[in-house]
Amino acid sequence: MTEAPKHQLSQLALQLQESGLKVTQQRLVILQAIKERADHPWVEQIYEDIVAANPTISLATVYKTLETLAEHGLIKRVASTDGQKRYDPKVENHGHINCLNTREIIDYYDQELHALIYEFFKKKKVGNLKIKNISVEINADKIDQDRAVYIK
Amino acid sequence: MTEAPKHQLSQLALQLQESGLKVTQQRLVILQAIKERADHPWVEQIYEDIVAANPTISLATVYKTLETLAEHGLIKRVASTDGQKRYDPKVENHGHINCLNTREIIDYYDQELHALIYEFFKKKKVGNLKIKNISVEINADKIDQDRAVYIK
DNA sequence: ATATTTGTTGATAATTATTATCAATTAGCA
DNA sequence: TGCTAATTGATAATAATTATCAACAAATAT
Repeated sequence: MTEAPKHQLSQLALQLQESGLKVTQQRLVILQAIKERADHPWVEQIYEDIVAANPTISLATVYKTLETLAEHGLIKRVASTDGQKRYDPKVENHGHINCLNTREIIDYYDQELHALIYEFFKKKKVGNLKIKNISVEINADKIDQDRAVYIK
Repeated sequence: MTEAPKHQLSQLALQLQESGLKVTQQRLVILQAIKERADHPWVEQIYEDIVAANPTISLATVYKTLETLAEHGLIKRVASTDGQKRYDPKVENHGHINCLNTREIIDYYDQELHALIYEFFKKKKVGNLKIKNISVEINADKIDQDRAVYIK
């Protein structure tokens, strides 16, 4: 397995350790790969990111590892309409813009909106439910597929 | 194909027609089946709902038809974290509570919250995006899997 | 009404996505 | 170091989805 520079990995190794996970090369490589992305990859994409530098890594390991990382809160599973498992490297609470015509999922976070919604739910009574997070999901079509999207 | 009573189907037939879709027995049966549900089924579930009364219907037809109905706005695709295509019979804007430990997706709608969010986005500048709907998604674990959930 | 056209369906093969299996390997620890 | 239990890689099995295409049925023209 290809060794990445110690100073880059130690932070990730620490995160694994703190989550009670064994620190393996595969986990480090996969965790690093997904954390480097700014999007919401599916399993195959992470596999392709790493397979050249780590040719012996197994696709099954990528499947299992991403699921393990999500279970331990180092990454998140993200809801998608395309019927494929997708993961989110950002664990902080944030919303998504789901482009229905492309398969893009774009992060969206607004402090004011967040406060508004949390204030709203603070007043609510919730039964039989342990809320993990609340997010605003925007479904939309991207008009020009080559141009970027913004909300400001 | 089993014929359903005319007075029950005419409304659905009309909906198909207005969407520019040919009115076929299969589409009527599938549309009726999903509209009768209060949850967010995946394809196989709809197939099982109808196969007894319609033994010659093909699973592939159910796949294609649900996708067609969603494309034409008669039902919706719903984002899920379980990596499977799921559909929503309710097309009106509403939010979801995603139970991460069970696979349930529970509808959630609050008029006041809805107004709050739409008011918020009315003030925003949105570029390169045609917003279809905005929904609040709550991720949670159901504490007692057999008991119902409430937010009030 | 009947024929024609065009889109839809059913059966099933092909493909893609995901999970299971299990022997070999490796991390963490005595 | 050596032991133990968890992880990994290779691959088989399964599940989910899509593609293919001849037969069929709905809408439209005749």
